[in-house]
Amino acid sequence: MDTAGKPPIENWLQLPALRLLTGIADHGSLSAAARAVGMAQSNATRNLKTLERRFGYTLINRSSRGSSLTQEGILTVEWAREVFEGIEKLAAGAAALVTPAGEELSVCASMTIAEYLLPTWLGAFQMQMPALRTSLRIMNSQQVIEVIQTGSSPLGFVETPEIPEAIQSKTVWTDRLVIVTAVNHPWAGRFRPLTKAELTDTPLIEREQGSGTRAFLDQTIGHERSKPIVEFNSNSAICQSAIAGLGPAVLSKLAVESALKAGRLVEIPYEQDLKRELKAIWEGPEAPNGAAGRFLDIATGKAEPRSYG
Amino acid sequence: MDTAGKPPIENWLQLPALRLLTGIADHGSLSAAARAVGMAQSNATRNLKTLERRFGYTLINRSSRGSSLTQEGILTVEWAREVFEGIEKLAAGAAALVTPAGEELSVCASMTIAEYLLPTWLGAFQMQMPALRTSLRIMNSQQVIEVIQTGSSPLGFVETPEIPEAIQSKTVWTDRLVIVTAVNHPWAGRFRPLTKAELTDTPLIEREQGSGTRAFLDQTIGHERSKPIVEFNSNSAICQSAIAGLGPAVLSKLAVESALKAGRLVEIPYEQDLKRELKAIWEGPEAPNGAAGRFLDIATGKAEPRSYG
DNA sequence: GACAGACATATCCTTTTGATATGGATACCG
DNA sequence: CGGTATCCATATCAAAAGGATATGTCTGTC
Repeated sequence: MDTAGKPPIENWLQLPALRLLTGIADHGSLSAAARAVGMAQSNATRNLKTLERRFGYTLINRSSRGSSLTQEGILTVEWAREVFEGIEKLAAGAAALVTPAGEELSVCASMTIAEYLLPTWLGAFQMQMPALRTSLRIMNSQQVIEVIQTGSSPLGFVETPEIPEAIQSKTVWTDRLVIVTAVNHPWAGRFRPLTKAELTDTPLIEREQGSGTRAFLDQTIGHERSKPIVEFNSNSAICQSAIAGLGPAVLSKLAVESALKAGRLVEIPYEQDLKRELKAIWEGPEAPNGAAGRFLDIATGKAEPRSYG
Repeated sequence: MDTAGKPPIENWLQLPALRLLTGIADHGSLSAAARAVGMAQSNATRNLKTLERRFGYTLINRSSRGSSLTQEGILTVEWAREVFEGIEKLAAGAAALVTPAGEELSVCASMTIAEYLLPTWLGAFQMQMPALRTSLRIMNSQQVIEVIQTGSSPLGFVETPEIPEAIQSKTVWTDRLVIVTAVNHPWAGRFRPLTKAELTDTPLIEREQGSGTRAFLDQTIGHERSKPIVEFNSNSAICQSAIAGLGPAVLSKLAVESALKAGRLVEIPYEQDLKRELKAIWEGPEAPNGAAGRFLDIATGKAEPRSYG
């Protein structure tokens, strides 16, 4: 019987131990997994044992000629893989954020795109061209356009609908702004779409001035509307507040997707489809060549002209 | 200048430090974040500093009256949040897997559902009813049906189309089997849908006999087809092999979604829509009541009759 | 029956972490 | 202005965790 209460998982979960576990799934034995992650077999045994003790169930069936996962182990491995997917995106993004120093490809992007789409692309790109250092500069859509115009970056990603003539663009994602509230909000569960009047009459939790999301909202439902309840400069701060019941928010579907899935937020139907195109932009008549071209392929190829929801 | 090469991120990334970072985003200061995660402020300073050193860029602007995230910090926080989402799913799943001991709700499910859908539901359920211990038993669809029939579990989730008359069911997800290959496979990039003949003539990487996926495949495209290249009892083992180029595989869209997004696998069009319903099942004329009922609400409510792709 | 591969255990030493104390900087308040 | 609170940085020491190495047991193989 545990006497311990419930220490939060992130206080004891060791990523190397988790990796070891997925390694066992991939290589069929504890030793092989240990070799794969560069850990001494004896320490691997120790790590895995504490992992099992902390999870509270047996992960692998040990035998003197290899180890196989238990049913629980298989499940745990699958869940662990999702964790590592997140971590790899984080790693890919972080690697691109380090202060540029002779990198071969520099892309710039606005926040929403950098948050939700770029890490995947960066990961895929890194896999295709492992030798290439890619750097990511983050700025608002207007600044991205300027950077592209001055030619100091070959490829940019923006969420603004207005793109100068001289600049080429291609849609990489069809995003939607959605209205969300906490599950206990009066709007939650309504079937009749919200009208523009209702929306403009209600104070919202909003992104700051200058953000692409805010600009799009200003443009589509107009400037003359209630003052925001509060403004934040990050999507997830808004999510948190909305979940906490501070009020309704209008956010990119990309930003609220997971909260919707987890049932922490509810999407409110709206009379209008707040669609917006997220675009790759570059200068000049030709499609970008070389590394930038490959990157563009990944961004457009993966995102197919398919909307997220 | 780093002399160090490239230690894999999971070898140095500390989850407490990451949590600290998201805490700064949420609470506005390093101290507050440290308090929130139960860490001494001094250690928080130390942890965050090593985190910054390892990422290679500055995460927060320190000031003597609070700290705010840098642009890079904001992005990093967002990416970190996705990591924690994965971890929370892992934690929710793991908590339900510990050997049942007087739990209040026991659900049983087949693999695919347990892998991809249940953790989210468990997380949401746990949030609604924090006091309730939920346990999860994992078995194949046939066994789930038996358990429901004998009444030893009030709620089950299956992927089998055949459900006995006496048992009530409700679709919680519309899944699709998709044919996938590595990006360099001859099938990759073809527009003309694969025909049934082509598919049955080609050896595949398959799930083991008795799995829901295999049964569905046997049923829809028939038993008379090429022997599998190899069989695995886990979806991701198949994914890995397919990515490695061992051959084509037919898997739940749920299982390959992320590999597709990351461009590691390609979906091959097929002449037939391999749709299958994932269903919640229970016994008796009435919908389950109490905890099981709430759980069912979550599973059906969140999954809306909407397909994943 | 020697051998190899796989897992467990024990030990030692280094590194990391937790806890505590302290100091400088800035803002607020009477 | 002095008192006080908040925030962040640094230093220090004991405790815990982690890496390295050696050795033992079991079990198939040749």
